[in-house]
Amino acid sequence: MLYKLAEIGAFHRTVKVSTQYLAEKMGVSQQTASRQLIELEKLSWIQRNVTAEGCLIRLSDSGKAQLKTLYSRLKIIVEARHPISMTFEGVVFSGLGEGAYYVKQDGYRKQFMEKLGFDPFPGTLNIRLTSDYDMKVREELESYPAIEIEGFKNESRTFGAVKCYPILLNNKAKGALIFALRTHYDSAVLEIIAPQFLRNQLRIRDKQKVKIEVFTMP
Amino acid sequence: MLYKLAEIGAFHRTVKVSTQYLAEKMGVSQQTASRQLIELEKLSWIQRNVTAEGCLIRLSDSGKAQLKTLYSRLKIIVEARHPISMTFEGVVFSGLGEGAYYVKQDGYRKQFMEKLGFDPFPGTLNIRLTSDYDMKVREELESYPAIEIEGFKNESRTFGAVKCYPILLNNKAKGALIFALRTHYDSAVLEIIAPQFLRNQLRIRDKQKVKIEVFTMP
DNA sequence: ATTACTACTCACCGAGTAA
DNA sequence: TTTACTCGGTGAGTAGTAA
Repeated sequence: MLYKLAEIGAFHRTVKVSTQYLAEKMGVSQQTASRQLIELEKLSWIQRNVTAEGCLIRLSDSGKAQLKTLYSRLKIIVEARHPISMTFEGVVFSGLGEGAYYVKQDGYRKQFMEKLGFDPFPGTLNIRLTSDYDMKVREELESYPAIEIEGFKNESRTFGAVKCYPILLNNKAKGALIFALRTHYDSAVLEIIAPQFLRNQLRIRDKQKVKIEVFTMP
Repeated sequence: MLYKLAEIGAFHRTVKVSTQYLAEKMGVSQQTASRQLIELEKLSWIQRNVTAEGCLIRLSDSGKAQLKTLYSRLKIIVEARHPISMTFEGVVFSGLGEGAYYVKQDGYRKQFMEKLGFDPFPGTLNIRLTSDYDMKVREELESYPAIEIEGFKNESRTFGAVKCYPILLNNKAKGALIFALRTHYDSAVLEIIAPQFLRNQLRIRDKQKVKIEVFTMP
């Protein structure tokens, strides 16, 4: 309805329309059109002046804001080349603690702080994907642009490059999914880092099901 | 609904969702979400596969087209600097026939053909605006970009520049509204030219009410 | 001609529930 | 756990009509 009004010009200017005309445009009765105008006015989405020859209608700022919001959201969806986010489900399990060893390396830590915006808790949360669907999605995810963490050397050895994606765990906790680039782990396993100790923060235990929403880069 | 599905990623990929989850996102019951998915599938706006753990949903090409259409239309409305069209109402009256004299001038005719895409019938349809509202809108219209017809000279005299706007008369007949730039006519009068003789084409007589939809330039 | 009120109806929504 | 059926109540849309 708001959209139809905008379409006939009420977005930019005051337009004079009869409720009958609007009703035809919208495929409803004149009475319904009239009532809807009254409702839009109550929401203060339009300014409305009733005259003998029709209604003078103009979208208010909040009415315009409604359409602009819808427009921006559609723009993100329609114009994006790839999904904005992807959701996984899996169960938590305990690894061998080697994740902690890598995360603690200053060569990685500095880049995490700079590129992810947080100092990771020294340890990773391991998640095993439960369905074929999730594994397929994971493979698809790998083809989308990520935050790149460069490899480095210290006195004793070389550390490989890593890809990260920002994530939201169980719709609450921020963190990042990390993929080691060289070593090819089991594709059913996700490794998560976060500023906090997630097992405490979200009271997660082994074998518990969790939801991971992964955000790709624009 | 289609929009909500797109928002969770079904625009670009197949997503797995439960009807319960969708229902919460949309603020309706699980049953309604389920039924709406079935309806969207019937419209072939989505592809739908029901599994034991939820539905695999992806927008079909026609579903995407729906959102893309809405997006493009909103884009025109939201991003336009000025109204796309303005509508007038007025009554037809007979002028002194001087309109025909000007329209017949080759200096104008050539430009009309080139810039409006039609060879005008030698005569103008005069319309008198009936309400203050229409006259205000007419004044506003003058500030929006128009098709410019240049002035010229022939052996005997000078002809001034003219502004045109494409129009639709009574939602049917194409034509153009013309404004002489120099001479300042009565601002309650509109002069229309068209490829056909409008009085015959639309069976218009003097004192009859007509609707003029004027399109501004982007 | 308008707008918009009061009644009324019917389609849509959701509770219950089966599979 | 899921999805999705039936069914009954309710609110959005419409007809009639006043102003």
